[in-house]
Amino acid sequence: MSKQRPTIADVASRAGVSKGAVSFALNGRPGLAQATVDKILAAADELGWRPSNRARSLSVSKAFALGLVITRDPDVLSSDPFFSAFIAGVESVLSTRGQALVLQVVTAGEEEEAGYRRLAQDGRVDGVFLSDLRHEDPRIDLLVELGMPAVTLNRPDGTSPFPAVVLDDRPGTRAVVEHLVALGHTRIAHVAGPPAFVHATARSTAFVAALADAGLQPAAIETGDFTAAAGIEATRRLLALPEPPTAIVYANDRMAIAGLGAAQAAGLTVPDDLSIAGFDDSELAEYVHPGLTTVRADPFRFGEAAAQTLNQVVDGESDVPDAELAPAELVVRRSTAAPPPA
Amino acid sequence: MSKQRPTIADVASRAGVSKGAVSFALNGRPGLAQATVDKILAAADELGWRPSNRARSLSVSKAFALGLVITRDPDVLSSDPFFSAFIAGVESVLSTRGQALVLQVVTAGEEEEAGYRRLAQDGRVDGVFLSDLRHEDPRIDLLVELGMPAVTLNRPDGTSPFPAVVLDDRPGTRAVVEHLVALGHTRIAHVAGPPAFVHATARSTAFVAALADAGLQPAAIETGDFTAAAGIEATRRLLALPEPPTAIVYANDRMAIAGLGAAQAAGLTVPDDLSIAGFDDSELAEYVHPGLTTVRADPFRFGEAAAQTLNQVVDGESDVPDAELAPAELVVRRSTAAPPPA
DNA sequence: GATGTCGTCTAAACCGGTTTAAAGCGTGTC
DNA sequence: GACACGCTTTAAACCGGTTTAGACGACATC
Repeated sequence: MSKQRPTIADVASRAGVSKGAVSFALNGRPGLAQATVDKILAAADELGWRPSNRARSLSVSKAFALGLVITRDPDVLSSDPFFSAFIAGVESVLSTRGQALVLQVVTAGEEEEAGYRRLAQDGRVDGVFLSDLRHEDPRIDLLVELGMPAVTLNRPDGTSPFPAVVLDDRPGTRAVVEHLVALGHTRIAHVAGPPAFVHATARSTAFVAALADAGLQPAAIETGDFTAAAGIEATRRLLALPEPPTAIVYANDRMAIAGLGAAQAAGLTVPDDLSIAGFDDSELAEYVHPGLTTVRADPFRFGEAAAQTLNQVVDGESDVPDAELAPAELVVRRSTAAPPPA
Repeated sequence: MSKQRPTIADVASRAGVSKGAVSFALNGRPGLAQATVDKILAAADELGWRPSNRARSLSVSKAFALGLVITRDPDVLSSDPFFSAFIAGVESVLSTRGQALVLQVVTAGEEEEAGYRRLAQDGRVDGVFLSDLRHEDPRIDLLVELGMPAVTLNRPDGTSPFPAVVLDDRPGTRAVVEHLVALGHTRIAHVAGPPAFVHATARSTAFVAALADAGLQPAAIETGDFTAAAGIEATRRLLALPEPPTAIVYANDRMAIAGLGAAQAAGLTVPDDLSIAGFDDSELAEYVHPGLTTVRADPFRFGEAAAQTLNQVVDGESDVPDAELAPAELVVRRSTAAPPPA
């Protein structure tokens, strides 16, 4: 009994045909008599033949894999909770197509570009997901230069040859603001993400716009970098204002949960003295005390849609349309309530 | 100007030698005159030649990639905070060797085995990391059957042909207990992880042993599944005991932070009424209120060591020794203090 | 009967490397 | 001058698929 796995040549000799015929049959190409096709498929089946990725990769010049580059700033793995589920969604698509997901973690800066270059030059992947989009994102031109197919997670601000998978953050942000306004808040502050990121500014402009629609102005806007440490700092600054806000809307849950801790450490009771809202609906949001009012997206679906869209591009379809997902929705928990009486 | 990247044949013709000679030179194999080697390397350099992974994969039957299968129970991505840094550590090694990391997310159960099978049969990877080791872990035999090299993250309980990368949790757990005992606690409870996991039971037996050394018995032991929801549930049960504990040691930070919320929701003040300790030193641990006393490991180093060790196995070295990392150490924050006066 | 056409199938080249058997060559020995 | 020997190099096979040019036979057409 041969331990080696059967090759296409084994199938050919068992079916009594040539290698070429086998290849045709297995790829469902026309030009073979039906009887021959059946015979070949039967032989392949009996032998338990499975295609060799490596050989296929070489001859068709494809990797049968997609790539995700994660930029790891000193200690931030992007928006953590997001990625776990996103990757699971991607995987759910790839596994049905025999593709693999290649992950690359790079530190921010120079190395980032090198990361994409490596992925491309090594021919590891057929396309990449572009996450944490930045304004005037240099990676778009880089990928064009490298001839690497891609999809952007959310819509870039400049022109882009790649389809975008978009999950509109704005309705969720708007809903948070409306919720707070309805509770009676008038001094609402925002802790934004780094302005370099498209989704960070999208959330903060939506915040400002929603407030304006209610005839209000932001009590203050602080900027953080999505880390817990930044959430603490920003919160302290807000609470130290002469007229501190009665509600704070954070651009992500991590900063919000840290902000919650900072407010409590400052002796405030949430939500009685201060309302707090996050964004992401990460696992802990539900379980901290008080439960965090936040905005829930569906990262798994996001991953699915991104993988499907990227594969369309990789498969050479032209004019692949953007994929739109259901917008993020408000989840009201205990961290928001009416403002304290003046 | 040819857009195609140069192949080994281009290098050969430019250097005026045969393909074989080029291959020898590039791989630093003996049997070529030094002058020839220099000539070839110069030619390769001028042409900007880079080896084709695909061709190399086919001819040497290696994937030049390592794999990580993450089992995703309904909603738990293993011990989240751990993986981000672990992967970064792995990557730091792989990037220097031109290897890639293939990630596969599977749902628990049947699909898990299929995940490893796919990785092996598709020839995607040369070895895998075995994480979240379970007692009598069936994956060890599976990998042996598949002939797939591996390293286990921490030591399995049965015999294993694979080297282990170990980061001893016990000293950290012991330190937590000693810390609480020194503060004066005598009724200390534990929220353990699922007993199926080796590291979960390692932590709980270390907990019991450390207590015993102090002449104490556990006030109670609850079992959770590492999720925040489980942390809440276990905490509620502990607080509902006729004689509730004055301190709770959790098997991970996620359960601890959720437990902290539960205790606060129950009207307790931490640490005055109840001390709480976690395990992992995840980012949020420092920033919740009060800051969480916990145990810090170094997942980045863990990833590095795991990658190095796995590569030794993949490279065919025999008797690769286990890699031992510095044990996890206690980080004392505000969530632990002397017990309330009886 | 010669020619053309269609449908089916094969042989061989190709993807870009690695590896093996053997050839070429200069030198030393007798 | 013939021979063996070691060092260097090459030609060709190989990894396992895909793809192209063309062979072959059956059949229709004139």
